[in-house]
Amino acid sequence: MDQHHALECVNLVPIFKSLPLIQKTAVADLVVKHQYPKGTIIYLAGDTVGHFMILEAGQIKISQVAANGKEQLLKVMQPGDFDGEAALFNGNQRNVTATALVDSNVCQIDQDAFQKLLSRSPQLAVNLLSEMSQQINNLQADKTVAATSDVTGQVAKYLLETSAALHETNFKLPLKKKDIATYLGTTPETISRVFKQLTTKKLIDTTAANVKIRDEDGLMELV
Amino acid sequence: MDQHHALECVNLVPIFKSLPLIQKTAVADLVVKHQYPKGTIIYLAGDTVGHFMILEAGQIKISQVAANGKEQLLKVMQPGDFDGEAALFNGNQRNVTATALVDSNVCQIDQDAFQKLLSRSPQLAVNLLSEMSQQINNLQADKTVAATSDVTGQVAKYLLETSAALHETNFKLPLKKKDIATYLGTTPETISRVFKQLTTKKLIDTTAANVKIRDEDGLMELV
DNA sequence: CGGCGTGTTGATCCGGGTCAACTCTTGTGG
DNA sequence: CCACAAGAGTTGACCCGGATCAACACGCCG
Repeated sequence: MDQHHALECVNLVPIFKSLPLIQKTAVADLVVKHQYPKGTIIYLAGDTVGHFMILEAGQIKISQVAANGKEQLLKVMQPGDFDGEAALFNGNQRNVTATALVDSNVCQIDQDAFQKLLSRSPQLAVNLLSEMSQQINNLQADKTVAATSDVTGQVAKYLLETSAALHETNFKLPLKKKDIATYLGTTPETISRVFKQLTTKKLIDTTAANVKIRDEDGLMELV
Repeated sequence: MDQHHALECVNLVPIFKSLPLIQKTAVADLVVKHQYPKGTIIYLAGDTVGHFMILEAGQIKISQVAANGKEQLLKVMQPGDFDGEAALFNGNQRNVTATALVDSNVCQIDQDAFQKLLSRSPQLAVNLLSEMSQQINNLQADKTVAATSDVTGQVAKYLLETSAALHETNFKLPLKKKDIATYLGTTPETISRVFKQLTTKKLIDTTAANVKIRDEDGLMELV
């Protein structure tokens, strides 16, 4: 019935987009749409895996809770992002928690159906491998930066990456500073001080949640 | 000619091992063997990607150098481990450096051949996806622990994981303490102090490079 | 207009990095 | 097989980045 809309959802995602139309339609047939109001917990770490999830509209927080109760923000999904791939092949347990930050529409594909699809479409499997490679590279780079540079460097890296992702040097922060702190494993106070310091050094300008990068090379040297 | 040996190499690796014999033989046909003496740099970050690599014998260090010159140890490959998958799909550039820590034998598969193989064998692709999922999960867990607990917690996690990997509660550390420090993003001095403190708390016993875990639960509480 | 979440700023404290001296291993050559 | 050098590990003293605690300044929503 909403075949049409499902295809739109599939087209949002790079790993599906490059597939031949016939395969895209096959994917779209597997899609079930869901809506989650702001604040909904979509799944919890420990849940048995259910499905591969594409975010069509909204924002979803992916996080992990450490043994000591502290929350670690792993990423904030934007429309077109997907999640669930890492859990699909592992012990069938979710290891992260997904929460809708605002009202969100997602397209879900049942895990068994998705796995069958993968076995039939080498192209899709290769696309997914490519995407996961990228994730591994990013996580490794994060690890290196976290271990070798100070908070200023991590904030600089975050600003450069955000700017690159948005294709803007003058942009509105997609996350609250509080969340940036959780993402980088630091505190809001420190974020506030670092922003101030970067502004003093004329590397950025900030007004409320807006940031303008004034000296990209300068920031890169801090990483 | 060394078809026989190549197959042995292929059988070392879980993602290949479960393939039907015919496919394993196909993989083995693509294998080229190399030997690297201790200290050899097998490839450097920035090199164009060449091949997928399986370690048959020896030890290979995978690391990244941060902008400030500090080295981050990402993993130390043991026989049966493989590497190169993450680079194969990304910009064709290695982002890490591989160094032979001791004389090492590796089996290499040319990247083009490997990609073709993947397109033809969905089973292999799925196996590789599974392996990469695991890596992503581990990296995320590392990130969470790094951001939320102190060095003592990280050392505890490292000891528990090492013990689990070796299936022993009484084992010889596979890495020098200096390298454990680089791996965890800390210093040898701190590692030394943490080991001492864990010993005092009767959570472990240590003699030279040997560690005996005395209180697994106690260690888990520190993570 | 009042209240609550977010952000800022200051004061204080502590984990762990750095520097330095020393000891213990390990490996190499005579 | 020993001797000695070079690296690995340990211990202590010191210091600094950033977490914590606390008070205060803004929005924004009901």
